Amino acid sequence: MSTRTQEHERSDERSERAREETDVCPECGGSLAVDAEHGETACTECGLVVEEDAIDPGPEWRAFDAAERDRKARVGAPTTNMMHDKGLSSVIDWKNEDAYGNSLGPERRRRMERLRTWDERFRTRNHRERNLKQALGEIERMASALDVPDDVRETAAVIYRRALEEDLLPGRSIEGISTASLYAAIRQTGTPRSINEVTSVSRVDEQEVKRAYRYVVKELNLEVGPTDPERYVPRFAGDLGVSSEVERRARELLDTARDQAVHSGKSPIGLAAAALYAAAQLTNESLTQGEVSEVADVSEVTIRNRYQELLEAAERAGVTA
DNA sequence: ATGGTTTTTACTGCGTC
DNA sequence: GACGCGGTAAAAACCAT
Repeated sequence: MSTRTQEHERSDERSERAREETDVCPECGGSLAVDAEHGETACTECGLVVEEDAIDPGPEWRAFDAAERDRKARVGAPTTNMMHDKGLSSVIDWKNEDAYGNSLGPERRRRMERLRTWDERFRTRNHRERNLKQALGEIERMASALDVPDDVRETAAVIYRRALEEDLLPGRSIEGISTASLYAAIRQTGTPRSINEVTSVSRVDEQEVKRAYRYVVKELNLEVGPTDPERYVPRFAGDLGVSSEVERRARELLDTARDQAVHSGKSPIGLAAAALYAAAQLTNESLTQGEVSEVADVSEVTIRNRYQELLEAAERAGVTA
């Protein structure tokens, strides 16, 4: 997916640039023409080559709708930020065998040794790539443990790359920044995972995760808003085993609460937990504060405070509506 | 660092099963 | 008596300044 959009952007840029600056020869004022065979733009008068390699790297075919594009686009692994080289490199096998499994003669063997050496040098040439390799592995591990969707992993990888490019790493641990990147991605995508959950799968302690997170957000000017409480509802509801009716009403409560700005400053998790508790009360479904507190990982006191507010807000809305 | 806000911890009293 | 619930006070954590 990303491959295709990137390619389109690039080809658009190219053709635009070509259109803009190639009408008149800067040397003699004669007209310019594109020599398609050599990919050059040259003056018809004096022969001056204005632009070399003006070959459009975009697709050589045209498509007039999405289905046709899908048919014409050629296959291949999409590049991904989750692999340190975007998944583009191939690897030379370590075995001294050819593709058919026959063992190699001594001279071929030596050549293979050298190829391997260079291959290795190329792939993990410097600190950065090795660093990236480890970090992305770490992100992938944590993301799997947390069961977050792919777009979150991709976002985390992008954030980490930026952190690396902006030299945010020196002095901090790879694990710390990896975890921070993942959590930042979670926040940016509004994925319902608390910082506690993230730290629980990280190799570094809570303190460092938080410090690294603040640092990364600040230095990269990341924009992170609070997560929508409703996004926690399905998960908590599932863990609690409540009816879908309760889940629905919990959502309603959160909606009306948001309309009345009861939201701001309060933790989304506490809100979601309280909404479920309140909804269960309204539906006469048995659900204790203790149970909710358990699955949502918030104190019962918080649930008490929040659910009162939610019910008040609902009442106000109910009266006026 | 500081101050304001929110959450947590710990404790208490009340009603019910 | 244990349990669920509600309230309170003080400590801790959080956030913007």
